[in-house]
Amino acid sequence: MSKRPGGMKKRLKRGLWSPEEDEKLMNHIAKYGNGCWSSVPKIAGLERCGKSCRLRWINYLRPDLKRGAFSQEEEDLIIHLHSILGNKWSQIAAQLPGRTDNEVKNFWNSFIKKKLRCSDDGSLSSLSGYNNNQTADFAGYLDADALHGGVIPSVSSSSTLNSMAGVSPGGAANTNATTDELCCNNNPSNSGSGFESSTTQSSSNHHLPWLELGSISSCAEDGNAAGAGADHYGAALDELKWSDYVFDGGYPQYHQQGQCIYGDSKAAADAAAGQFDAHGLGINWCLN
DNA sequence: AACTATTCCAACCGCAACAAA
DNA sequence: ATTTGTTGCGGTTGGAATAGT
Repeated sequence: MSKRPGGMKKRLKRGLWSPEEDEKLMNHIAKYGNGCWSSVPKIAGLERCGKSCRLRWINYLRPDLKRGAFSQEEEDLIIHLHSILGNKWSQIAAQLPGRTDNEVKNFWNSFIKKKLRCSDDGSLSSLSGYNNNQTADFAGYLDADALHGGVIPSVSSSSTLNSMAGVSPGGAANTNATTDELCCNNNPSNSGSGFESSTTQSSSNHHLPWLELGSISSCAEDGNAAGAGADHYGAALDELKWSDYVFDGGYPQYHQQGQCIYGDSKAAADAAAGQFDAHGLGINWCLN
């Protein structure tokens, strides 16, 4: 496909990006936008393929990226969306402002590993609520949503952004059981093996109905929890109405929590913001 | 302190879909 | 209609960081 003019094979650099390369790419996008990636390396003076440049921008340099650990709300939403969408990381990430598909995917993979460690025999059985029969689950959950008159999440719709953002800490804080309580984390110090909720916000009490999912419960020290959890899952979904989270005023919270890798470097943010609308996110999470 | 194992994340790869020629 | 080039996505890997012994 990608033949080089003149047949000259230019050795492209691979591996981690240096700060200088990042700067070149940032400068290029600030100047020209992120239109044609194949031409970016040449114009920007980078010895990378366009694909690599694009990935670097999307996964790391975008000014709207929210760095750091996933919040409890994000974690919960990923779990829920994955139960609906399966491994559609880009679609899941689209519901998480400031997060990339790669980030979500990595989170999920480590999450799965934790689940496996939690299960006694290391089998996948405890994951049945998520990975098995996804097609059937998908249809079933959509139907459930429809029956409840809820808003079926559409990946591209702006309302889903709002709905996601509407999962506000305040709105969800009333759920009694926390992930930690459900998941082998009865010891506050979390010194035991097994599931840890997100590494940095374990003290959060912000939880949602779908937390009481089977596989999560399977981590509980109580051996009966796994079986009960499967039932919980369906029940929790019955409780869920997307419309409950739409236009809930949750957006500002995410806005405030948003972090920018460039910190207060408004110049960098200004330079790139407004030139892209990656993943349908027209919001610059950095500018604040 | 040194070594080993594990975890996490950034980046790469291959493929499919789409657009332009 | 076909070919060629580009973009986007999901799976996988490599290696740095961290934890454990």
